[in-house]
Formats: sequence, C-alpha cells, structure tokens
Amino acid sequence: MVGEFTCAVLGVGVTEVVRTSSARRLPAVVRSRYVEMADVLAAELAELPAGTRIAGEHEIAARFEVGRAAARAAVQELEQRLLVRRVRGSGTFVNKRIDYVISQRRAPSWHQTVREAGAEPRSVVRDVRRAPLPAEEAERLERPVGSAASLLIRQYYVDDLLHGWSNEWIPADVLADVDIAVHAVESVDAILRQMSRVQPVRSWCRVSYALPGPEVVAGLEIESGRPVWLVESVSRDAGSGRPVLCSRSWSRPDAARIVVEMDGPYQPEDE
Amino acid sequence: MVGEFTCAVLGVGVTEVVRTSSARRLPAVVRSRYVEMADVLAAELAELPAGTRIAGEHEIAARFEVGRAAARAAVQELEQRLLVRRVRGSGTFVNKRIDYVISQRRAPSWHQTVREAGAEPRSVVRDVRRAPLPAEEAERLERPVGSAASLLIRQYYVDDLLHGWSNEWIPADVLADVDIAVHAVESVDAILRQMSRVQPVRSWCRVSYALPGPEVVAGLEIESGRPVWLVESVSRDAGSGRPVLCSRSWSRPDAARIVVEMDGPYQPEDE
DNA sequence: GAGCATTTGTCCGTATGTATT
DNA sequence: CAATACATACGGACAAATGCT
Repeated sequence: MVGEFTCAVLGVGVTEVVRTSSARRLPAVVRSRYVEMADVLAAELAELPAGTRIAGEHEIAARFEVGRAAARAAVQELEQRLLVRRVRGSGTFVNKRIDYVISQRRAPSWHQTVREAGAEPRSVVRDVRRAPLPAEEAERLERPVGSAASLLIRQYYVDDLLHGWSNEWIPADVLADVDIAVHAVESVDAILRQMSRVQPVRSWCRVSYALPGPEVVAGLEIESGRPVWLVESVSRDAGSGRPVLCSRSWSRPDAARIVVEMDGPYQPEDE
Repeated sequence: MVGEFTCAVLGVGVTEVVRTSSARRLPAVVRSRYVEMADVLAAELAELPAGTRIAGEHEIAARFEVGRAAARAAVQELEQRLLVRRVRGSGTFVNKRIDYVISQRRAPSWHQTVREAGAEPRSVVRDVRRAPLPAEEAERLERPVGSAASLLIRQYYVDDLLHGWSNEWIPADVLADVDIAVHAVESVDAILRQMSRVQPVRSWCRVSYALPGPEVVAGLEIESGRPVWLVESVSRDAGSGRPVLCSRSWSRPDAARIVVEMDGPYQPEDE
C-alpha cells in the first residue's frame, strides 16, 4: 500500500508554491513484479530465525513463475532492505540487525550493549602495535603529533557474523604494554582500569555514515564504496580529566541499527 | 585499489581463534568489470557540479564496450554509493549530499544548518491540521493522550531536490492557531517565539536509520522498504521547562550525511 | 493537448565465472 | 572432483516517465 498519498493535502493556502514532482494521476498501482515478490518473501522471512537459509534464486524463479533475473532482483531488494545476507556459493540467509543504542547515560561497552540486545558478542584482536600518533588522534588525545602510543585493531562478531572493525589508540604514558594485557579481557576500558588505575569515561562521541577506506572495506568484508557506520569516540580519566583513549569503530549497516540518543542543553532537575 | 589488505595482520598470538571467513589465497584481483567502470565514472563525477547530467546507459555501454546490463550495473553501483540520482525518462544526475550536523551546542534550525552547508533550503507546508495527540507524542510532550494539538506536515528541499519530510506536533495550550502563522516564517521555533512567548530549546533528540512507513515513503519519493534517516526531537520552553514541540523528521540518505556529535558525562570546565 | 524520441525500469532467456560444500 | 548457488554478463524486448515538438 504505497500509493496512499495521492494528491490530497493542502486544505490551506501556502506562500510557497507546492511543486509535486509529478502530477500523480494514478498512484502507480503497477508495482513491479520483483517488488511484490520481495514483499511476499519479506513477510515470510520475518517469521524465521536469523541465519536460516532461504530458497535459492532458481527455486524462487520457479515458484513465482518468473525468470531468474526477476528472482534475483527480488533477493537483491531484500538485501538492500537489510533483511538477508547473500554468500556466493553458499546461499542467502536471514539477517537480523541488533539495536545498538549510544547515549550519554550508557557506558560505552560494546560487549554489554550487544548482550543487552540479546545476541552473543565476540571480538578478535587483529593487530596490536606501537605507532606514533597521527594528527587527528593526537589532537583528540591532547598529545603531541607523533608521540608514542599503542594501536589496537580489532574485529567484532555478533552471533558469529562479522559486525565491526575498530582502531583504538592509547597513549604510551597511560599504558606502555597493551599487548600483554589485551588477550585476557574483552574491553579496553577494563584493561585501563586494571593496568593503569584510570577511570575512563566517554567524553565525546561522533556518529556518522560514511564511505570507508580500503583497509576498513577489507576488515568488514563489504563491497567497496558502500557506506558504513562510523563511531568516533574519546574517553577521559574521570579523575584527572585527561584523555586516555581514542577510537574509531566501523560497523556494517546490515549488522546493527545504530540509534543515537542525546539530551539537549536544557536539563530538568531530578528526572 | 581495494585489494591492498592481503593476508598480512597478526604479528601476535591471540587467545581467541582467528577465523577469517575465507582462506583468501589470491585476494581477488579479478575485480568485476562493472565495479571498475563505476570507479572510473566516480572519479570523473567528483569533478562535476551537483545536478549535472551524466552519460546514459547506452552511451556508457558503447564507451566501455560492454552490454547494457554491465553499464546499468555500474550506474546502479554509483547510485548505491549515493553519488548519483537517477530519474526514469530523464537521465542520471550527479548528486551531492550536504553535511547535516546535529549537536548539543547547535540550535536545531534546519534552514540555517543547510545554509551553513552551502546549499539553499526550502520548505513547503503539505498539511496543517488539528488532531488529538497519539500515545508516543503525548508522552514526549507530557500531555494526556488524545489532547488537542496541531500537526504540521512539511516537505524539505535542498537546492530544489527533495530532501526530507516531517511531522511536528504543537499542543493547543501552547499555540492554538498554527495555520495562520505557518506561512510567514520558515521555522516552527520562530512561530512559537513570536506567537506564544516561549523560548524553545531542544531537550532531547534521537537519531536512527530505519524503514519508513508508507506515508513517509510517498513523502520522500523513495522506493518502498529502503532505510532513511529519522530524527526525533523534543523542545522545551527554556523558562518553564515544559515541552512545547515534538517532531519526527525523515531524510533521504542520498540527500544528507547526518553526523551526530555528543558530549559525554565528563565535561571539562571552560573548554 | 497530442505525438514523438529519449532514457531509465523491468524482464526474458542464456551463458560463463567463481566460491562453497 | 562434482554439485550447488550466487555473480557477472550478453542481447533483446517492452513499459513507463520525461521532455520536447
């Protein structure tokens, strides 16, 4: 039921000219075949648990009595709606996004957020090395450009499906040897609390939807050029106010539904 | 240059098993033809001003000596990268997204934000009517469900391209006659300040990326089922703290690059 | 307003490539 | 190695929307 918005509207005069882009006489009752098929399949998919394998393209083509092109278009439509993931040579599988809520009142623990969404988190260290701070990270960490730091690169899985990729920078004056600690605990926050007696709290955060660089494209195993979630964040020590951690983390759009909740300048007391 | 990430990584042992989903022997130097074409076209597009019409599918097919299917796939790839907009019967046009930054330190004026991004904003009133408050809006406005309010529905254009669609709710006790005021000024904030002596400030805001309902699909003129930006917001009167405005506004992903900037609980003094 | 050429949208049938199982 | 399933591609056809005559 897409065409409900016919040409109604406007019981009042407006100062600006109302230019609908088309006359919209008959509100497109045509509805191409592959979209109809996608709608039918989407309704069926909604009942199935994540990870379930759905019918192949040939099968769908036979069922709806269309060519493979139309069947393929339907499945592609489902993929764009983020309802399925397709794996070449293997099949098409039901996808579920988790709700990933970012707010000021919530500690920035990825593992905990995922668990609260009812899924199983897992992270894998892909690299940990010492490197000089690049310009942007240096500014955020309020350190000189090129000063010593540790770079931690991790990959994230939710229910064994690839979810995200992150770069985390920790200045050397906060923690010298990250690599000996990183294998025991899941969160960098925990490492910092245990190893260096700081209390990290998130002091700044920026969420955007951007085109990733080649390293991230590979790390997320996505097609080149498709936009992904980017969450940038700075944590400070609650005691001293000094920045202790700065991170960029990218997430696949088909893996998470990111929600950012923000309170404005007006804060009612005791609420 | 996508294949730069070969099979390097991992100079350290990790506790968890590193399961890359594929063995990745030869890192896919194959690069399908349509992606190569899309990359070439994307580079050329980057030089052109927004709104420029690019070559048709037949022309591209002839130029790269491929069939129309491959040419079409390349242009579709550009569309998914949000670099072009396609109009049936007319052509394919260079697209530019504006940066739309939402932060606590910034007043929630859409027109101003668009102008700061270097584009020309325009809004059109699609409907204004009195209606009883639905449950969710009532809760946000701290009014009884079903109490009297005005609903203002607007459509937004940036450089004459369709950008967004919004529902704005104003309780009747704040402002009784919205329709006589709405045609003169661009922002509801301004109406409230002029007509009812309140000082609206944004007290809460939520940004997500969600599947829109049929009314919004029509209002944004997008394909059914594709996700769009959703910004929900509540403004209160700076003096009394009472909610005076509650809105939902949807934006086309190809029209805006939404960035949410948030300060955490830790606030350094004087910075 | 009617007619026409252009352009994208949809779909067919077929074929080959490539990753997974 | 073989079977399966998705990925890419060709050529052709018609539909639908647009813009111009």
